[in-house]
Amino acid sequence: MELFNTLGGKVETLEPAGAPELRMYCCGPTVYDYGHIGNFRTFLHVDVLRRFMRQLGVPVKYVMNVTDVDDKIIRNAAAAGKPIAEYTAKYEKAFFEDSDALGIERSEIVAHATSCIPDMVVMIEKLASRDIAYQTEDGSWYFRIARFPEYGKLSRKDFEGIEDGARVDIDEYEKDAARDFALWKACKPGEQSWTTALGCGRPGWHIECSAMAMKFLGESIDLHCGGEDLMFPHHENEIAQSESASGKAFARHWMHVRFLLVEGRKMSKSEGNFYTLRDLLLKGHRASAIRFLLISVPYRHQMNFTFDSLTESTNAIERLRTFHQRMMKGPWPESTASGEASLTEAIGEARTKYTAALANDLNTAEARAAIFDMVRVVNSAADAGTLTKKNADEVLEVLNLFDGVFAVLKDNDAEITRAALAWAEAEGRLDEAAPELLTNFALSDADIDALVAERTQAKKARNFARADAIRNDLLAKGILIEDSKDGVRWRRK
RNA sequence: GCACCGAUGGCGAAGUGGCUAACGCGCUGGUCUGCAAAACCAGUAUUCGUGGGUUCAAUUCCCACUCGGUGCUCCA
Repeated sequence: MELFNTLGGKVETLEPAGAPELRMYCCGPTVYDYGHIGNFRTFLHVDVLRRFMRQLGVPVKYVMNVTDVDDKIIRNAAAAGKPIAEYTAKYEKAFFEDSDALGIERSEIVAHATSCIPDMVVMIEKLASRDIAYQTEDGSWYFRIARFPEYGKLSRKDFEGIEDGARVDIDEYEKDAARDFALWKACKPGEQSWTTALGCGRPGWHIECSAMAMKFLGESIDLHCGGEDLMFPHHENEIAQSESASGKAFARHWMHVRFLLVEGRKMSKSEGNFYTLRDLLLKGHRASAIRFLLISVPYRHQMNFTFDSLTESTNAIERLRTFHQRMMKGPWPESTASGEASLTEAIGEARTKYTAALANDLNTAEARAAIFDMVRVVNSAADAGTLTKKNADEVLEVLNLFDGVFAVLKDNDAEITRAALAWAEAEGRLDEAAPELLTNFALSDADIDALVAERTQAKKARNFARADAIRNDLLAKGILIEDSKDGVRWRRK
């Protein structure tokens, strides 16, 4: 597996060192609100990487943190009049529901900042004992960047032109140098705090990742991931703290996922193009299509999220699922006079291309293309009657491989959308749901089955007017009927 | 303002110093169907933001410009 390493700026082999499993850490969510699709693009690509590593036979131990105390949480919880634990519990639950909906596998360990405070304190004390951390008059602790000469090695920034004290935050006037960052924030009245050897206060943001990564994975880890924005200062600060404390390299490999645009513009609330997963589900988009779209553009490219491309993804997945069903259903002849060997070759080629593409810095676009090449060739052979049982089995193997990473073939979409509707109802936000979605889901599966059966009867009686009326009526409600030689099937659009 | 990244067909998007510029969606025509849908077949960029340069050869390398993005401050 070759993966671009931000540290050093080139593609390098990703592999475990000093342990049988790949030890990876990802900066997880700050649970102060619902996650937006940009957040999930990062976690989705990390999921793709993890799934693929396992496919290559590399066991993975993945730790993701949940930041459950920080400035925004304190502010929002106060505004909501709730204790922070109650406030964050709601959004953490939502985050994992959304992750599940998007097919993101849970990490082996979920580390909460508030349950690892003693580990952070120990680390800060260690830094303080060597005067790398210092306390200011208000009781806060800061990291002395002057003591870490390699500062900036990840983001390759030139700090020469940045003068100390040039942009001093009003809160931070006591720092020795402008770039020194907070390890521990002194307690303030009304804010959640912990009384520790460092005094009363709460952890700074950067220290939590260092402490938790090292606690669960050891002082040197194989891979550290996050969104591109975290590169500086967050990851730079993590390196400074961790390496100063341990004297060892912190993470060997750093992966950063680029931001996405929405309709060609930066996603922001003021642009009106800011979307959470739930917003999209309520608009009638499918979870699987969102997953597929967000991972179809390789992680190092800026991707443009558009509603047209979401429709594209929906249709593309439908084609893959139809194909998958077709392969499983058969029946396929045991053998044919010719063609079997060349199909075997084409299928094998798809498999090789798929694996090579992902192994090449996670080129999901090329991996996807290899699968569609196979779909076309195999569908064509199936129509011509030259696809054998052996070929179909080979195809299913490749599809399983593909789906082990892409995870879009199993259709849980209706269930997920139903859950989103239930959530919207509970939150009093059902008015945000698309009207078509409501009419669609107002019909139960049994209702639809009954109408479909009635249409089949009408067709038998050659009453096409009635049959078409039922079909059109269902179509208007977002339900599509398809006739085939083996009967009728329907699906929600 | 300074630094960095990107610009490929109707849309999304891969890729390469030189064979016919992947793949998906869409669209058009055909096969199938009572009609559709699904599936398949065929067609759909002499061309890779603009202008220059290097080279036998550039979409691919270099420079400038335009536009978009990111960092410099909390942010996936």
